[in-house]
Amino acid sequence: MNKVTTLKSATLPDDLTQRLTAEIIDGVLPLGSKISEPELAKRYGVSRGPLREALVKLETLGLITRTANVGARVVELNIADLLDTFTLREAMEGMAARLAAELISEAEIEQLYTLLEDHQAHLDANQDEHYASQNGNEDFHLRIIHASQNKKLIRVLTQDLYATIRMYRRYTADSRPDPRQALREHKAILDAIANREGDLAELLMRRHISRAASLLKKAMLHNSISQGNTGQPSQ
Amino acid sequence: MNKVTTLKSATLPDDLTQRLTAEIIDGVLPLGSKISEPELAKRYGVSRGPLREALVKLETLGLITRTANVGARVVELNIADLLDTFTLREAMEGMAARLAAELISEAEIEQLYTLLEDHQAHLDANQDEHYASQNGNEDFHLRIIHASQNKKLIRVLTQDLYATIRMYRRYTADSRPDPRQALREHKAILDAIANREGDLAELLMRRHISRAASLLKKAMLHNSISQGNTGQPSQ
DNA sequence: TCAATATGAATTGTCGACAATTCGACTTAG
DNA sequence: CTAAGTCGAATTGTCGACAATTCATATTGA
Repeated sequence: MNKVTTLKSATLPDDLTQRLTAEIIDGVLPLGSKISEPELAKRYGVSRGPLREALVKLETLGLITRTANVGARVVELNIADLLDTFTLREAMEGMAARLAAELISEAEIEQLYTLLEDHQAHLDANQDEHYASQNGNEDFHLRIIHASQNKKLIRVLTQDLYATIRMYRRYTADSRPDPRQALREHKAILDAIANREGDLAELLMRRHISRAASLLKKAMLHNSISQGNTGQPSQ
Repeated sequence: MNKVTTLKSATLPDDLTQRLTAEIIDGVLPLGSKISEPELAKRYGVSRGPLREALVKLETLGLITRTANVGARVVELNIADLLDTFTLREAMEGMAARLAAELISEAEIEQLYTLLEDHQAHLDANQDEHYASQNGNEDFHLRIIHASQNKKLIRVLTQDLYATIRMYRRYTADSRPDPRQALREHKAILDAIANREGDLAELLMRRHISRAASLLKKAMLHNSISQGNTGQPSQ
């Protein structure tokens, strides 16, 4: 309701896309809630033109759905969609791991080992566990993805899929794999990459993601999440 | 330059997205050419608002690039991008074939066999070879993709990747696999799916696409295509 | 009481105009 | 003659207003 602080840069549609993405991921805009163009425009202090361009982008990111003459809505929480996303991730990140095994530099390999050591240290100290297991996990995956050097793959994964995953993350905090187990799997994947074993790297990455998906599925089946109950009213 | 016939339906940005996509694929808007908003708006008889929304969408489809305060341009022909796309296709359609092997119905399997028989007949009669080898090929792939029942995968493949592939197709007419060989590979893939052998289906699909990519790569290295020479002036 | 319809407020779709920025042509100094 | 700078036309970015559609309310008739 409050007008948001007006800062940042570039062009308005870009800013709005970033802000709105963040608001959806952070739950400021509750899942399933209607998006009112006049209200949002007033809140951000912009006209509806740039806002609508941002909405088009959000739609392609899979964060909102739009219906002609009816309007936009934040997507509903939906277990099938999330599992579909993980299946797609499995295929794409598996390929990323394979390509990384061929293309990554020795320096990058060193950096990745250091990353995992840091992660391990965080876990051993039992400090900042959430940060280590969340951002650390995503850091590792993103580096592998970029090491693939495949621009199309990078774009789809980092923009489309990860936006969706981060959005769901708030609602799946309980049903994630053991961070120590995840770290062991990361280490195995990195070993395969360092040894330039593309086949193995792909296989391990796919198992790693598939395992997380299974866990998520099992946990969600016992939750209200599949009924779209997010604990927040949809306005 | 001429104003285009004004028909169709739904909402203007949707129409414009479709039309512009077609114009880029068909080469009406040459690769690398600048897109003038005032000119296009006048040609389609719309204002710049809906047109800009369509441009945002085309950007996410990878058909144009936009720079703030500078404008939009049809993407350049670029061999690395096309090979990246094929690599991504390999991962995604491989997964689609695996999922299809699990989920496809017997009726759909029958339809696919019929499709391949039709394709075979076209080739034997040596009639309409181009149609058979092009649309027939795409038909087969699209059916497998849809049989995966994975909405995210379907969306990325049919919208993002295939738009790119169709765009490049005009410029790669000479460097495509032998249609009879392709048909044999399709048949093997379908057999695997019909036998519910997901592993094999994925493997064969990946080889099938990888083979096409290799051919493309070899052919393009001998062409001016890698230098961005499209035979058309840029604007 | 309920169903169907009519009405009007609110929202989305579209437009034309103004502001800000870019880019090319021309001028000018060295 | 070249390079830098200046100026202006054209293009992109943004805005506010109007048109078209939807949705909720209320009204009417059975």
